[in-house]
Amino acid sequence: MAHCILRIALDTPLNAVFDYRWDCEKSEEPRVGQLALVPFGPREVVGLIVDVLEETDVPEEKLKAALAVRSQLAPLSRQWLALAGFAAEYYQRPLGEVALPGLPKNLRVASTVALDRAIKKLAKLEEPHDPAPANVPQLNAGQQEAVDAIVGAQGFAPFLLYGVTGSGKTEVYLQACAQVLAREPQGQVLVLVPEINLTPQLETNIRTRFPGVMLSTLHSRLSEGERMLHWLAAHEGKARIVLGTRLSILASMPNLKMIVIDEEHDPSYKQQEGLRYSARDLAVWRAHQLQIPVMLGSATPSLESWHHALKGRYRKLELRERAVQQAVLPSVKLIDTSRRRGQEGLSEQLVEAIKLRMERGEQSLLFLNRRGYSPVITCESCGWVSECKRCTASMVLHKSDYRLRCHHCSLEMRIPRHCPTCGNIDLQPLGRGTQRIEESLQELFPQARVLRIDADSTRRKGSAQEAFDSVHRQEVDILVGTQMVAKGHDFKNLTLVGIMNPDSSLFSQDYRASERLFAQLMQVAGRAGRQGGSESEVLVQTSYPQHPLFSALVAHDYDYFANSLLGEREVAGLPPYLYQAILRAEARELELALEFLRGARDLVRHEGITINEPIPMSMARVHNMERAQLLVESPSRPALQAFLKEWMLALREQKTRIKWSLEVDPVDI
DNA sequence: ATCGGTACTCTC
DNA sequence: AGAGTACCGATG
Repeated sequence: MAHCILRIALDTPLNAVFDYRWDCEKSEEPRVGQLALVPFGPREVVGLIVDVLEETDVPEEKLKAALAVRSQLAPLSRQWLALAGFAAEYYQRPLGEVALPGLPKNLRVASTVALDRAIKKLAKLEEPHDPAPANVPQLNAGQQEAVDAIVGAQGFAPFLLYGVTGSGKTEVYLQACAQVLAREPQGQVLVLVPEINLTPQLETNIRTRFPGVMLSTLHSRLSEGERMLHWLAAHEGKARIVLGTRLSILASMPNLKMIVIDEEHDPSYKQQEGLRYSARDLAVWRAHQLQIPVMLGSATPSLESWHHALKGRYRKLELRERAVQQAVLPSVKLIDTSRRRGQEGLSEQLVEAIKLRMERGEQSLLFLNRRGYSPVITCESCGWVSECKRCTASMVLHKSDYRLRCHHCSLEMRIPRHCPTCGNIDLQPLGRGTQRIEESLQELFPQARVLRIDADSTRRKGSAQEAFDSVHRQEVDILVGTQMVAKGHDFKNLTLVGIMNPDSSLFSQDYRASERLFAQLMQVAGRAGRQGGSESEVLVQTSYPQHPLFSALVAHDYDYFANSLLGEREVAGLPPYLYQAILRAEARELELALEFLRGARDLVRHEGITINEPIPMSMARVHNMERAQLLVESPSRPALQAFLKEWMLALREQKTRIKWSLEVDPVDI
């Protein structure tokens, strides 16, 4: 046929595909899964061909011709299209918004210079050879059992690899990969990690253990050139191992044979803007689609995965022994701060413990999930507090640059000399952030080398790596940090972890807060005690030492903690026993947002679906926009999905100037 | 006139 | 979403 119609998905919120003419004489017939450059309104964009047809209902005068088809690139596979299609449907977004943003930027521009260059470069790239057998550690019984189970699995097989820090999960991943790759000469493996920058060790490990295999990494810090090359290597099947963050769950891998998700409980697997997908959930779906094994590893599995394991849907593989020689679990001690507060937030016991480490020439880590100097300043005579003008939040004091800063919008201001309401000169910082702890420690230990690692101290590119390196080189005695220090890095000479103030998460409105807190504390506790010999301890400062979360932490008993949380969730009717979605709306006036949500409530009938009252979000105002939300729940996932589909149709038809969005399986409510 | 904010329309 | 456009008021 001389002419055909290309049906194309574009990256636009419009829930539609667009048809274009194509002259088939001038080239091979385009194929589904290929990319095409098309005119769209006043601009030219690259879209994804989802169908090739003979005719269309679109009137002739509207129809435009596609400009080019990227025929130098093999089409994305049917299976990949099905994955994107599933994600689009499940999260209620147009296909183009799912399928296109994950592609390298240079694939989505009019020029093919970057693509052609990458293709050429990849073709010239020597396939690494000489698979010199690196020295492979002997597995213990638990690890061996896990590797055998995964490698011996037939078809779709989800595993929960459960083992504390130091139990040797990484070695299980590596050896399972090795066997799968050896068995499947063309096979590919996908390894997902929460944040690649914080865990450079895994990349190094893989490179040294698989010298004969091409590894592609995919994460946000790559340059556009690298991203194109790495994506292409995966797409062409040349990269046999792909190591990446959540976005790489959408990498094109034609011969995918196994998926590994390290730290599967980590919140960063959930995208928090745009398409709010869960890379972990999509990974399980992808494994099911391809009938391959998927391994979810964690010391503190998400309650969702834990629940699946209890129900027998996932097979739990537990690593009980510690694989690192002589490694012992650190002893966890609770310091009751309800009676004796200590000075500057540091209890006597903690100060003594740090002193001891200083004498022994060992390192200490203080963990505090709050950056800045103090979260608020206040006037003691009239009660004024430093609130952000644009958000329902306080302005955080950053003493280093002498400014107040809102962590939710970018608003900054100088610290007022006197109280803006009553003129009092005596403004006091209230509460403590990492900067203040750093300052106090320096005063207490004038001779100590104190280093702070948080988002503020590591803003410059590469500075986080530098900071971690200096800790490794023993140039730091006391490390103060936020959750950034909790992940990945093993500090060999670190024998004390102090946890400053975990209490705010104990009684939070968000029912997931305690699950997250436990995981975070386990993880940061794991930074100590990896080394044999020295006695390592974790000191937790809390006003609620009786809280069951801490008993479980002291006993290193996640089983007990997870089971009791699950019990509570079941009684209270919360996930994973219930499925949720949230409709959010924002407007200049809170009432407008609420009104929109009330209207949405009654838009379609909903049997078996509970729609709650619209309420202002816990942080009701950000950047001068008032925000509200509507929680939708159902015990049945299919029922919720069916409702959402119908609801979205109705909502999209409404023409409203209110900005709204839907999130399926929300993580913070 | 003209700049700038903003509401509205359209995208095969 | 992004880009063009149409409309309104303030403005030296």
